[in-house]
Amino acid sequence: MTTPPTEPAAPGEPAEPVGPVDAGGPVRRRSRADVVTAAGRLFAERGFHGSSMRDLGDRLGLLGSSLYAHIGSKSELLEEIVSDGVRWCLDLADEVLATDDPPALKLRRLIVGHVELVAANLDTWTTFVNEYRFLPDEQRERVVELRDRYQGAYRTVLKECVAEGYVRESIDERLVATYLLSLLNSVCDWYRPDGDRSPADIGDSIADLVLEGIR
Amino acid sequence: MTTPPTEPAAPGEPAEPVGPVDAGGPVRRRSRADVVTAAGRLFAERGFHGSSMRDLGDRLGLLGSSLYAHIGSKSELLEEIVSDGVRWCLDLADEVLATDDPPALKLRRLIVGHVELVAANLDTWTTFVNEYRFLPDEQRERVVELRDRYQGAYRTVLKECVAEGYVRESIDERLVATYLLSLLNSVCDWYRPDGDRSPADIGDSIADLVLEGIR
DNA sequence: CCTACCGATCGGTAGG
DNA sequence: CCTACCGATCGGTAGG
Repeated sequence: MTTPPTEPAAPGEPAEPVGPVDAGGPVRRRSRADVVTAAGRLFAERGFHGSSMRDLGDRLGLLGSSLYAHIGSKSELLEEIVSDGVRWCLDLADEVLATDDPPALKLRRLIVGHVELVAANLDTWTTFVNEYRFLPDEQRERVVELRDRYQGAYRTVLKECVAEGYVRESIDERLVATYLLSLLNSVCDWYRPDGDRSPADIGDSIADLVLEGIR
Repeated sequence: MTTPPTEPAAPGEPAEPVGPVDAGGPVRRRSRADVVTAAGRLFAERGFHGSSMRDLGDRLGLLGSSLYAHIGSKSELLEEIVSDGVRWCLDLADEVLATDDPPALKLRRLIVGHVELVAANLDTWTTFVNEYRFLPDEQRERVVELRDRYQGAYRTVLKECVAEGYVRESIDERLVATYLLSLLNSVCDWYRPDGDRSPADIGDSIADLVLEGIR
């Protein structure tokens, strides 16, 4: 999976089917992407260390050992899921920072965009947030670095808000950015696609809260 | 461990020693509390499923199998750590709700009190937040119920703030309480005892942000 | 708290 | 993608 889905799973359905798992038709071969998607869901539910390759195979209707026809290792699956998450974040930041919208609007667009990403990719995000720390040292450090860069985008926009006089000068941009990202990442803990607030609503309410809070 | 420590680990030290692990004197027998404390730290670092009983034994200078002289099962350790966390929360809520402080002050006291609990018990809180979902169904549901009750305290105080006219009527107390608890629980992800902000500072800045944001 | 051990399960491979 | 399998490790127990 390389480009983020933009639609949340249809409400009412138990979950998006993870691949061609006898949904009526003949069972086709699984693709590598099917394996990564199923792994995202499994890791989100049971954690990386709580998921076995045999569990994952079960979800796809094949044996654990057969997964190695598609992938090199279990850790590679985690790496791919987590990389998707950070990349989508950075793409969002690039997109928003490239505009010349007023800074308060940029901040809002970052926030709303982030919530929409989380909502449309709940399994990826849950795995990203909870399990990235179990990556091998080198990859984990790279992820931390990219996440810091993403946080930097928030700090930059917050500074622009201060410079424009929209936000009070006494704020600590670093701390506010930390609060904001904590808020955004936690969305995957409680967001339900069948709830009565859309991702955009949620994003707006977070933006309202914070923009008022630091004015 | 039954009553929460109120002091964070001394800055500069690698970590509070988990028991009498040859710190100069003769190695005494470990207590059950030593085992629970060491488990809290290990689960916080590697996750519940990423920690083996042999790992835990190593930290205490004994064999994995010897731990069963102190405890009944691995899951029992997790249960005890998580129960500590929720209980401390509920005790805090009881204490604050019993006062007749103005509601905005009650909210601030809840927030500051929570951050102080997190900061003084980082390992317990990290394990609580990240690993409670791996408890057996029954215990997990009980924890969720108690956590909801704690969140109820925030909703109650928020309603009082609205009734007093301190907070605008248009807020959704449920959503604001969710945001607040997300913010509070995330403190254990980035708080460092040797940082330049005290737990009380952090709590105040969260209270400032939210109280301004919903005024 | 150790010795000695249990059956189950783990991630992964060779060969087809 | 399966068969058949590997060595390592898992949580836990009996007996002292």
